Amino acid sequence: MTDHPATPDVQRDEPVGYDPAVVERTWRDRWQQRGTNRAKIADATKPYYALLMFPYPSAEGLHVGNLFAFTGNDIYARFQRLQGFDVFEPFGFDAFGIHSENYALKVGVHPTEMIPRNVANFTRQVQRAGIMVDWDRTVDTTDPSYYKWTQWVFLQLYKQGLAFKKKAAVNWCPNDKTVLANEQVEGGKCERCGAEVEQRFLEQWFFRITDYAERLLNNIEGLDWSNTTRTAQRTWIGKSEGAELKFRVVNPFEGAGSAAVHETSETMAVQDITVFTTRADTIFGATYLVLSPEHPLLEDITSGDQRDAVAAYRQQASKQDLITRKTTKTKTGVFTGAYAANPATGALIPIWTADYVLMEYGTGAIMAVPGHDERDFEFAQVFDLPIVRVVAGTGQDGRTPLAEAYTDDADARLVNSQQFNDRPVDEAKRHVTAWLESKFAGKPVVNYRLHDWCISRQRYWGPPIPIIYCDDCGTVPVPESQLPVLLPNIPDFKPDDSGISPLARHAEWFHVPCPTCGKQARRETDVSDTFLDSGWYFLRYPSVGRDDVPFDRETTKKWLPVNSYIGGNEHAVLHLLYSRFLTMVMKDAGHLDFEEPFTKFRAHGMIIRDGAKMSKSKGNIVHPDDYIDAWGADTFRTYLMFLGPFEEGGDFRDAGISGVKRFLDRLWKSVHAAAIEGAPDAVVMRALHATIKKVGEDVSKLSYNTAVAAMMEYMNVLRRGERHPHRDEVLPVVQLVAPFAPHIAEELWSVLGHEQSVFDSGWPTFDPSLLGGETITIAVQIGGKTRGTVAVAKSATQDDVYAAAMTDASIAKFVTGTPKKIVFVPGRLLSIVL
RNA sequence: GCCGGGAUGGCGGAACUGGCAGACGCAUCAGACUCAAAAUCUGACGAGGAGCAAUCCUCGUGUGGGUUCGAUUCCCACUCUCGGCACCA
Repeated sequence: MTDHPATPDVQRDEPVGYDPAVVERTWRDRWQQRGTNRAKIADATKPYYALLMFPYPSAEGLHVGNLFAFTGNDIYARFQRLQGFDVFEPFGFDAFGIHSENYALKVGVHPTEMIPRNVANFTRQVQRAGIMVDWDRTVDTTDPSYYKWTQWVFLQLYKQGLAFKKKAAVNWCPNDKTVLANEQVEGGKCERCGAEVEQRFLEQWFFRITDYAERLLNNIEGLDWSNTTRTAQRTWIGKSEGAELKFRVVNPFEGAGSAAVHETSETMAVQDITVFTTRADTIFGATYLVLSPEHPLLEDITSGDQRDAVAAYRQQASKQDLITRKTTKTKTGVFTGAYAANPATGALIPIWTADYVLMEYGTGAIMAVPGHDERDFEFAQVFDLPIVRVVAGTGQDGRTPLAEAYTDDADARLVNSQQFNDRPVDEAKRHVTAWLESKFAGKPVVNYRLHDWCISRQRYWGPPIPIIYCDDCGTVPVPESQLPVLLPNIPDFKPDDSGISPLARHAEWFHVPCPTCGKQARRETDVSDTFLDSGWYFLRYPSVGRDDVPFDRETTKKWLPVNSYIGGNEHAVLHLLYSRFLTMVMKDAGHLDFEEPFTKFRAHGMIIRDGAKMSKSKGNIVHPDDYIDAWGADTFRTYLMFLGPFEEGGDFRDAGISGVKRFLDRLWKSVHAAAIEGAPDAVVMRALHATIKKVGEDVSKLSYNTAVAAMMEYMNVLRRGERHPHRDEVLPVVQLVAPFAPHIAEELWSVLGHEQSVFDSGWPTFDPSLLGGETITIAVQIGGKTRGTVAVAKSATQDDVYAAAMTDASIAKFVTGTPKKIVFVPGRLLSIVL
């Protein structure tokens, strides 16, 4: 390979050597000088917003999975540009968060030093990969000019009553003396030190996303998103329709005269326990109640002799970390000594407490129907509680014994349920609920699995929550004019055992005059969740540079909602849901005209290595720099896309990369050797038009691997028999390949005599009349087996094809009698049934 | 446990709406060029069998059934695998 720069001479027969390093450097510089990649934010006539999930800039730099995603988005964006759109493909950095902070702690470098370094390195790598980024409009979540507006977003929610404070459990590592995210807990132990994790209750800020549950759920249907992502969102929201039922707490020994009992009944007012159930129909089988150990009524109802046992159990439950509690299925629990009346039967049933009932779902209390719920059945067996059958399937009746919980509800009818006997389950649910409602003992209720979004982090590396606490004025939001609340640059950012943020140790920052009364007050010392940073960044991109507003009204109207969003499936639930929620809130506050931010979303697959996720500890990380050094960015990009379906990802191996390089080499040679004189070959032109059609269709549906294959196939036709291609036969291929291999495409486009960028040249069109020839090949099946093909005219009828088939001895010999039936699929096949 | 994907040559993968399975690429083998090698170009390449040969036959898309003139594609029952959720009442 020659090392001199490409100064092509179209007249020469000798192809000039293709040196990717030179070509790519040349065009990187030229794009920069000419502003080729700058988006026409203000005067676009056909705006197209091609968004990519912005990455976390890790210290290791870009990994091959990042590049796979970026390239896939870049191809789509460049394709849209070739289609004539004014494309905006921005890039940014999600640089706040626990991930960065932990890494900084580990290597002993302050995040304010580390992050800019990582950002610079990422930027270099992304530029080198030839991504069509408008570098004038980047976002860095750790930049005060960005997080000023993240804090503003918080204030908008606060204003609307959607931000509130409450106590909530967090994972606490007693050794590291820090709050842990759920992902940092492995099997009940701290992932770093291995200590047993406990739960602690802290006052935290929440966003009322549950108010939007129904809207978030209903809108899913209208989104152009892949089904898996939509299903994941629906599951996460987890709507379930059921009923809340009331059970009156009753003291069975009331009036028995014992002093102890008398004392209890005096302190105990009339109380109801409300439970949530999706199976109101089974109420006749409810043989006990269970309260979560955190249930507020638990202490009130517990009888004197059970107090110690219940207290001990609550203590034990609180010691457990949040994860283990939910994953250990062994049933434990304690009797409270209290009883409640079943509103359907009037029977007194015992009230227990057990950790299999979670305070955060429903009402924190359940009616247990061991006959028809697996968990209740298990619990009833452990503690020897009565099990009653109230539902029977086909061939069963009220006396059929229960060896396990019977949970089928499709072909089942009620039994042992008085006036509701023999009703199908579905119908009974409604009737029983209505009946209980008439007795003031219940009502239909919808419940969601979705919880309010806890945004407090007792950490350093995030935007401070813009709230001030004043002894006189209470909770005071920081006035918008005083934003941003700057994150102070403190050296000791390690969390300690106080359970509060490191910021609390800095009095000079922590003490602040109250914005309302001016007296000394205290800042909120928690920072906000990284998901808040990333929950609105797509609104910022087009308005980057504006310091007076988070997003400009007119600009936003022009560019949003996002036309196409590409990102990883790991964010299919939380990030997308939070972004949707914040967009809805902004719309309700009058800041936006739309409520769904991402019209179209597609998740790319994950690139793994040797069947495992790439990680430093496994030593299987692929560094794109090495491959770009060896093969060039164009080859590497195209190779990544050729590896397999973009939406599936796959195992990275470099075995086939030489094939892609050969393809680009051949394209290079063909363009340089292309003849201007004479006419293009008709057969080749037919193949060309078919290729233009296929590549366009494939790229639109992100089927990049087959698009590359189609272009390779065409190159084989073009060069068959070492023929010299005509200029008209290769010119459109340069445009087709441009989204995949932008540098070489620009170079070849200029070799072909063009001044402007290939990306402003438009997408080639195909002539449908050229797609097929006059003759077509039709397969002939006899007795269901393919026995050969015949070449016939395009317009051939069944009889023509049959006649043609019979003239071919190798086919005709299989026709041993009179055909019983003949199936003819025009243009495809003829099937003769004997 | 529940909800989704997926399984096709030595390997990655392709196949429209049920219509010639294995496109494209890698690897391998053979040939051309070369003193030689690399690069490049040409050809072969699912398995088994028949034939001197051109060629022909049988089997073949995870397993077992089914629908159909015809199934990688649709239906039923499984196996394995990847991902998500998971004591959610």
